[in-house]
Amino acid sequence: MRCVTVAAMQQSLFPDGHIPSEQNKQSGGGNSISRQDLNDAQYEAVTSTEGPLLVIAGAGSGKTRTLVYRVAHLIDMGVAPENILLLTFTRKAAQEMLWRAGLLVDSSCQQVTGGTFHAIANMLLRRYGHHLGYSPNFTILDRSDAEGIINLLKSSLSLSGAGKRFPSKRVIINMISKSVNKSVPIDDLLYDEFSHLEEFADDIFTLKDHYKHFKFEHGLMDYDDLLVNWRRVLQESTDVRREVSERFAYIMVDEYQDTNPIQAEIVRLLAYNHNNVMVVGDDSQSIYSFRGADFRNIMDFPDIFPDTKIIKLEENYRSTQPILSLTNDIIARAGEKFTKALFTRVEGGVKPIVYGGRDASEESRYIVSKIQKLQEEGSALREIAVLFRSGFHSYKLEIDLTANQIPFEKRGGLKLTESAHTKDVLSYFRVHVNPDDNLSWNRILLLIDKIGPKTAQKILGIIRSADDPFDALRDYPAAPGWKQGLNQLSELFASLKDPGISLLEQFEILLKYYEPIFERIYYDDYPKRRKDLDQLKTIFEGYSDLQSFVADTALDPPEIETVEFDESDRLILSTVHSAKGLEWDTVFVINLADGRFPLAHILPGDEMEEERRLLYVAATRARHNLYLTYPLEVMSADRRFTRTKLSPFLADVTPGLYDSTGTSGYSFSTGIPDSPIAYKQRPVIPVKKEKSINTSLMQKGTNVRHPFFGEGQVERVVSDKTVDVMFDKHGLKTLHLDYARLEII
DNA sequence: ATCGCCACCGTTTTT
DNA sequence: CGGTGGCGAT
Repeated sequence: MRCVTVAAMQQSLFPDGHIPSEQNKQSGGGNSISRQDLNDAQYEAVTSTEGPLLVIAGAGSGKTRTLVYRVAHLIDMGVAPENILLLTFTRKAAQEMLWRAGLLVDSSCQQVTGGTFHAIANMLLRRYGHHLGYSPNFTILDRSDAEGIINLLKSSLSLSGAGKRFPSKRVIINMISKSVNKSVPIDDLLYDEFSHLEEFADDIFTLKDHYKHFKFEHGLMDYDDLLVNWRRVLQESTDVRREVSERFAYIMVDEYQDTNPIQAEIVRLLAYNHNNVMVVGDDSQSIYSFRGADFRNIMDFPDIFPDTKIIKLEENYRSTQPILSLTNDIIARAGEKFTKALFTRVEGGVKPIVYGGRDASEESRYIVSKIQKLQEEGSALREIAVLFRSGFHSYKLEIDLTANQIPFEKRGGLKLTESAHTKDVLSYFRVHVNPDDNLSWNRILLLIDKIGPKTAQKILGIIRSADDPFDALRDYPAAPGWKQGLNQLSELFASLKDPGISLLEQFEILLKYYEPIFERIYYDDYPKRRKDLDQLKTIFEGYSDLQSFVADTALDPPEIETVEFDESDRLILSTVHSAKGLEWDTVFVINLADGRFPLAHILPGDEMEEERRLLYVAATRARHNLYLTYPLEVMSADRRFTRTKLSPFLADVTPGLYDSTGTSGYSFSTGIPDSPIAYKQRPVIPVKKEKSINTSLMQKGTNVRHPFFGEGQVERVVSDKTVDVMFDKHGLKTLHLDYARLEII
């Protein structure tokens, strides 16, 4: 049996173990970086057991391999695997890295700890969160929890003062819903909506405080809280900081350009004892700014960790020269960046092909026929990928692929823990483990027929004030319509409490109760959903106590061990974001029409720059064949067809770097001068010129006042119009002076 | 007042 | 597909 470390396996965080022998390690095959790929100084830096290290590398240049190489090397030097912490972008990436490093170890489960920042935060906060007063039973919110939160909030939110005037309760509820769904901090939303209403600033603070306390009291954390609280624990408890820093003597971070300032701070705090940090990243592949990622973290790294050794990798091992020439040309037109001219020794290759179809159907047909041709030529489907900007861009293609019996796997869909039925099952267990989990109570009460939000609220009110919630549930004066449903729920918990039954029996008992509900609620598609429940059961079987099962599934379920390498030969459909770090022989990037990629509502400036990098990431996934396709007609929101043209990113490219093809009769190569803007008109941003000032009057330390954030000091002048300000009450904000009414005081 | 069902609309990206 | 709003039933 093989073990892979994933952060979710909480019980193995601090295992006793031994160092794996050389023979336990598998070679990463042709993917291993070799001594020859690095010059002497680079090799020395990568294999040194000391000091901070920054690897800046282009797409396909082996940055992850370099990181893995160092992990393997450290272990060879006698560093115990459990003293190494790998922070990666997705958990899958962590597993893949460990696999490559040969750190899959037989039965002993000697492990390198690895995972996402959030997964590690989840794990460590449950262990150390009591330093901030957090119970180890906290719940992590995802977008499907908004409804439940609001139901809880409605009963607790009295909104005295704030609610009677503007903003209305309705507006507030909507805003909190948006905050949870989009994972946007409530501060930012309040600021966006109400910064013009200075007289309500106090009300908004009250509301914000209320929401913060509400989350704390209910043990709820959204994704941001997870990081913020984890940083606080490290900042405020020297004991924890020392213990963790000693435990993780080597810290590795992949895709560092996608970290946000909080994550960068966490890295610094984690390494407080030793500075043994290696980060790897590429500023040209920074595509997560919407989530707060800032590629300046890479630039700032050497300042935060003095004596950083910097390694620049400029050779590309992935793509042929024609593909590289095109991708280099695309990224060369970007604004701020480290300049890296990538070159390759991979010889030959064909030029990328740009295809314009009449509409989405024709585009889709072209792709299907190309895929069929590639198959005939002997390509495996798993070596082909279709990438797109947004999830729904592939709908048409999915239909055509199904019709042509081409199997495919769509990446970036709903995760197991996000699907409603999985959340249902987990909620019963959560309540069983922690009767104070009101969010889960709310959920399972709503599942009973004839109980809606209002009734659930009433029952919850009684349960919460009772000494024993389960007794209160049993004795609740139910109305005839749902009396039986409530009794059955009560009986369920009574049976689960029986100390004589095993964990697996508990699962069976629960399923027996849940089954009828399941079939009633998901009557149209429950056979499909049942597979997820089976999968959940398999995961459940790997646990010896309910507590760790609940903790581990709070964020993401541990993956079921697959004994064999995945043999299924399927085409990959993926958003560009989910394709990060992966590569295929043939890549199709579809829907490259103006308004689809970049999306219609993207504004010129930083957003547009990120779209460009996104295309760069997409196109650099290809090893040998790159197809860029677009429709000349798209269906807009009002279901009308409108003509469009090639994405400006491709229209700009130096001529000759790709071959054009497409439907005859359409002059796609010359562009369509008279085509109207297809979908939304770009909003005109009102610029308040009269009050705008510029940064020439400011420097670090200048005292400023903002109508919403209050007083603060300038932290950094970023450009002539933007400035970072540390506000006394609201922390660090980046402000644009054309929009923010900042006063110097 | 509350619940459940049906029809309709618009889709960024994700830990 | 998921969130929302209207409407009939209880």
